[in-house]
Amino acid sequence: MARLSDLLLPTERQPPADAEAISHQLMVRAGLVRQLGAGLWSWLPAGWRVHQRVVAIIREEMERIGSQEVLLPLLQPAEPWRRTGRYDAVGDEMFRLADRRDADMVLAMTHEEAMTHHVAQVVRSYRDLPFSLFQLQLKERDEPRPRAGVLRTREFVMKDAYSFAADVEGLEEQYARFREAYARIYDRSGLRWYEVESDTGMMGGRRAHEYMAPCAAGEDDVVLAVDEDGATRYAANVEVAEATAATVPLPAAGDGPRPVDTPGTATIAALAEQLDRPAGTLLKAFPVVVAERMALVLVRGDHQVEEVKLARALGGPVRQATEEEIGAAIGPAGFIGPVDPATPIRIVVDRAVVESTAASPDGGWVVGANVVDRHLDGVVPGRDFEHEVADVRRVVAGDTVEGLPVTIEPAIEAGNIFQLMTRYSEPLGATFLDADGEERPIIMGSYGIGPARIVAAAVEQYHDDRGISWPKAIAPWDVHVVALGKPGTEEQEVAARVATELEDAGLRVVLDDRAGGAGQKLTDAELLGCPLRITVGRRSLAAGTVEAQIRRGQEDVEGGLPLEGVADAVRDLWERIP
RNA sequence: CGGGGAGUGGCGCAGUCUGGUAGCGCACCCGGCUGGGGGCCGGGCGGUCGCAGGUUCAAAUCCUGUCUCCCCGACCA
Repeated sequence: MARLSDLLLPTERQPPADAEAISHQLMVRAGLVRQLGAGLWSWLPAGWRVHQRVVAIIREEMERIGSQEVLLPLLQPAEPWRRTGRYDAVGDEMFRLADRRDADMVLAMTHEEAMTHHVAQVVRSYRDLPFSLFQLQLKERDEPRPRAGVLRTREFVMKDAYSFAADVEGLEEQYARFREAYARIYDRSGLRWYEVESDTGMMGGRRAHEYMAPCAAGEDDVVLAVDEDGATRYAANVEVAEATAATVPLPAAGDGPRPVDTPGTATIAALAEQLDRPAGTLLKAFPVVVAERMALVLVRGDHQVEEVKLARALGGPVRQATEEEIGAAIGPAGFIGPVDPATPIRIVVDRAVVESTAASPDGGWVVGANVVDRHLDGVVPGRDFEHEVADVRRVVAGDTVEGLPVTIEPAIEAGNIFQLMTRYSEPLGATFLDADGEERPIIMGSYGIGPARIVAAAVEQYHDDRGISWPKAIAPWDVHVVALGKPGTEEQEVAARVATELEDAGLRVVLDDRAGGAGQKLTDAELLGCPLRITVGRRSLAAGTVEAQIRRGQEDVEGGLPLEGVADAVRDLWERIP
């Protein structure tokens, strides 16, 4: 049993001045973690217990689906990273160093290369497949901006798993199993979470899902559609989300584009005001460069380009065009449009624009005229300029999916899964002979979880103005026994006895046997946030009872619990709480 | 990388503009009282003011350089 009289639990009354996120403040105040440098955090005893409980859940669920635990080096030769092309591709985010013989080394930011390397050496035949490996190992990333305590750090423990299959069906099967395991992990951790479709990003591959825990400190935005029964019907990262926008009624187009003078109105807001028209009836021109080619993207004035969707639609990394490029290829910045650009360019019109055009058969839009201080009114896509159509806008709250309006919530990405396909097996020569004796690359998947993010997300989701209230599956202790009075008193003796009984009944117990005052002990208990608090003081002792409080909601058990048989009563209470 | 802010005792801060022997609250140590929501009295410990250089009779304070940390944005397998 842990006793606060000798536990290193440095609680603080005030949060560190630079802590912004609630989880950052509370985790430091509760004595769970301490900072060593930017994005570098040490876990103190109570915090590490929480982390280890999350890890234990993850390990159990990995083993349940037959994944095998391994441990690979964090320090690695650069060679395999060169072979997959990531040595050059990832840039400054990877820590690089040289050993004493001046060989290039890296600190692993993930372990695809190393895992695939070993599997390439070992797997010969389709009979060896499928299988999966996982590890709990540090990852090192030179994040441009570490922040929010333990949420975005430069060094962190990750559970990373890799699946190896002979074909896509095998991958799909493994992928499905991991999805189930992930659902169990997040459910068991007690988090509110969503599985969302996500961008495959630089990992390449086919499908990807992210596991998002909604909370204020979230760095990502999640689009959600919930039906009348409260069931989630749609969940996607805003980077890839697709939804239907309400159409805007358009004014009549007329026979062709009409020039309008618009002095000094280089922004949509200024233009909407000057023309006295809703921004949604104007077209925003977004000039980009894809694969060294200029393209002009048009979205409704009240919409925004989502660059991740755009990159997917255009088939490659996208950057905004510079003012010089815009001037040379299209027209004066601020007044560019799809009609008569300086040079012929690719024009991409967002789907919502097409939908509104279709809904107002005679309607036209306002676009830049490619002349300073001038726009064109009554412009009709297709009639007045040629274009492609793609969904490239960012979904906004109120758009609909299956008729249901969507909301957008910030969320922490607590895990992700990818279908890697042959992104790593091919360059690293991880092949096998199939039943026909043909050599084929192994089909891979990768599956990551950051335990520290589960911890921080739990704090974000479950706290009140007094402190943390842990989900019981990951609390540092199940029961916090507060012994009022100073050491040597009856309450202290009884508290110690109760604590022992609870522990014998299978509960994890921390006993506050310190000499401090009641205020300090109760405040610390609330800060630390164990699901149950048993308070032993003179007041109730006289009645032969101890006090019990459920941390979440600070709900007191009426009349306390009888001292006689207290362990059974606490166990019953324990079963009832979330 | 762009913008903003901050480094003074364990935590939170004042002092810097206008140079003159470094202060407050909490925490900590000793003694006593108190003992159900951070209580009270008395006595203490602890800081080369991030670092380096410069100006000056004198630098936390002015100047130069540098390191570190935080926030917003960019970025983020």
